[in-house]
Amino acid sequence: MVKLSKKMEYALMALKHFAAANDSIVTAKEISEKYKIPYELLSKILQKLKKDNVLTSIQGTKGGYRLNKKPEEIDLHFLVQSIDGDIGMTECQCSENKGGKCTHNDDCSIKEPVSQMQKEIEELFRKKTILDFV
Amino acid sequence: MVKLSKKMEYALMALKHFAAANDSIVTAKEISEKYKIPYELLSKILQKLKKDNVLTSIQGTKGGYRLNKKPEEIDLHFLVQSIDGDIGMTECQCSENKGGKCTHNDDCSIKEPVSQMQKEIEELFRKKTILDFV
DNA sequence: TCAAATAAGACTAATTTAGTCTAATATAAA
DNA sequence: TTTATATTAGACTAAATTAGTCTTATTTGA
Repeated sequence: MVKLSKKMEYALMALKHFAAANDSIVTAKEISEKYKIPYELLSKILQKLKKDNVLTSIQGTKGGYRLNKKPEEIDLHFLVQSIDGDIGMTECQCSENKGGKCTHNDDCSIKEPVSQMQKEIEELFRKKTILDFV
Repeated sequence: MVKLSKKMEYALMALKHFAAANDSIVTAKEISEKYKIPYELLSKILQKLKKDNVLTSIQGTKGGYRLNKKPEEIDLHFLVQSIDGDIGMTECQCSENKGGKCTHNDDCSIKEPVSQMQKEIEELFRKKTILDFV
């Protein structure tokens, strides 16, 4: 029904950690070891979060990552988009599917109610922030 | 983020059709052809719905399926459980995972907020019924 | 110069989801 | 009683998605 990807789980765990670390620099390795998250996978997640300005990074020795936003400014809808990409409830809802074409018959017309649900769930995700996880 | 499985899409399309058919008998073949849904796949979906008393079936020639509940009595949480099985947002939330053990460190503690979200989304799904799709 | 970190992308493995194939059973009607 | 048309059932295969690994480059403080 509704399932967070492992990546999202990892991102939430990491961001919770960053939020608790209170602006001090934390490395991917530390988080990877503490929560037993595969290092390379976590690295890529943190890199994405950096690209989307959720984190800032410092390269080289003594480097690492740090929060670039307040926990309450990081909402889950944004995170899901950043990490998993924008996924709609059905193909019809997908932003990739520009034409909005239904793979089935146009008669299917479950589009509107599904679209409505989609909105409600998005709203729910938008209201949740990292602050709710600290 | 939130994605309906194809099976759920098919189930919704079919149930909408049954609801519109107003107690007349409809065959799997008819629905399969009208909405271009693979016949065998649809058949199994309808069989599951029958097992869970959403539909009744009549075997043999002139057989088919018919709604066994009012559209407003068929909610989406029930449907998802019937068709996809009970899936939680993360492993921790899964009903299969009786112990509630986290695969990561117990420190991860994103459990509670995720569990809260899970409840909210379940509530949303429970409030939606086939009536919203007619 | 070296060690420890981020950055990036290709690749593989595992899991889940979707769809197919085969065969049995039921029943109305010719 | 045979036939055509349905549901029922379960094993199997294919496709797609997700998770994880491997390799290499770059940055930078000591």
